[in-house]
Amino acid sequence: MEYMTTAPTSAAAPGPAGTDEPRWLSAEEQRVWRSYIEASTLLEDHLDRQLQRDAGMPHLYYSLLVKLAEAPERRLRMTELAMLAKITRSRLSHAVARLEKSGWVRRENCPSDKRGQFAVLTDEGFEVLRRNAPGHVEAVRQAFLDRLTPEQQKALGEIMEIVAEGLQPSEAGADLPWLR
Amino acid sequence: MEYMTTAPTSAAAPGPAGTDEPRWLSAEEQRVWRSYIEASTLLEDHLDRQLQRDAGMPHLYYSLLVKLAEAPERRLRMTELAMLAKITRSRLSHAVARLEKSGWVRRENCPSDKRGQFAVLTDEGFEVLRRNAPGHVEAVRQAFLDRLTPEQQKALGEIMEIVAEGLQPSEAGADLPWLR
DNA sequence: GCTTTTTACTTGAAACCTCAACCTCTAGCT
DNA sequence: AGCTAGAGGTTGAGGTTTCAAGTAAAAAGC
Repeated sequence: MEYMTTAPTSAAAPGPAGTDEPRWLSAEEQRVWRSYIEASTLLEDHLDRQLQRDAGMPHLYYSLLVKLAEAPERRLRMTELAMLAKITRSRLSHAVARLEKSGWVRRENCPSDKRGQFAVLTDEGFEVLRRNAPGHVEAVRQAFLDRLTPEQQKALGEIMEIVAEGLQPSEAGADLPWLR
Repeated sequence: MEYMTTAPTSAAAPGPAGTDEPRWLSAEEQRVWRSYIEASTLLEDHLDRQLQRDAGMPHLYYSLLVKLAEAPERRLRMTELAMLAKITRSRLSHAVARLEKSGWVRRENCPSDKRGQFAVLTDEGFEVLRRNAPGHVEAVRQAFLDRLTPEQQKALGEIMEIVAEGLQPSEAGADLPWLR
């Protein structure tokens, strides 16, 4: 049905043929995968629109500002920010360039490593966050959290943690020199 | 912690102040929301890369081909395809233009409605699908399904269905004239 | 029948993302 | 010290997405 996760033709019988037949998805597996993709598409779109309309930036950019706001001194090394946000350095570079143009972030050189750059949240950036946080939480609640029971929330959290774990660039994790 | 779903400053006490204080997320709610965003970001990226590398197109485009492959006659009206894929018509228009350029889809006029267009999967398009389906299922399994227990899969399916339901453009649903 | 409103779809520009190539600096050799 | 491999970050080109605006045909009003 979905995502060509079942045999392209309706040929292949379940039993493994001589050639090692791919492990196509069962009907239930497909249902799960399909709902996941649909919901995540819709949700991302929804929040992007909410924030674009209210705060003038896409969801990812907003989340970058948030991470800066939470960091000590409201500043983070580019690479660390990229890792926290789960995006590539390149994407972050472009994003910060835009946020800088909007006046919400400023770059600063790292004194201890001349290659390094800090992304620093400006006061203006913080203001944007303060103004939009209430609306955004409300959006997240009404589209997502408030629709789930506490048990469902708990289950989902565990599930997504497992998935994330499997996809991290292995990240031995401990070694982030900048964190003292 | 995440997504400015908690008070911007560490001010606000839990009790509702005189002005109706936003319902900030609790620690557990934040954990859930954060893992969801992280995992979904990583997963989307992962599959986009897998398909871009192997099939020469992003995940969404692949899924469009799949939906066409599953449709009767391997053809679908633009609007219906857009609804199935949960994307805007505009996005679909651009996407189909590209897929057409690659030779995987062809457009055809709808005889009964001169405004209408069909997107039709070409044989070439079907071939691409056949070649790449096994690799893609495997990717979906190893990044996602195979990491979850059957109970987790079931729970996730239910959860995502709830979320999706809340975000659909209400879609009374029954009325799709083209479906006879 | 004729106007008005909707529906179906496309378009172009601007924003965004990806990928590979690049530069600079650090750290680890020797 | 000098050399090299790798880390930190940016860049530009090309592909993708969004948003607002546009065309054309169908449906609904009158």
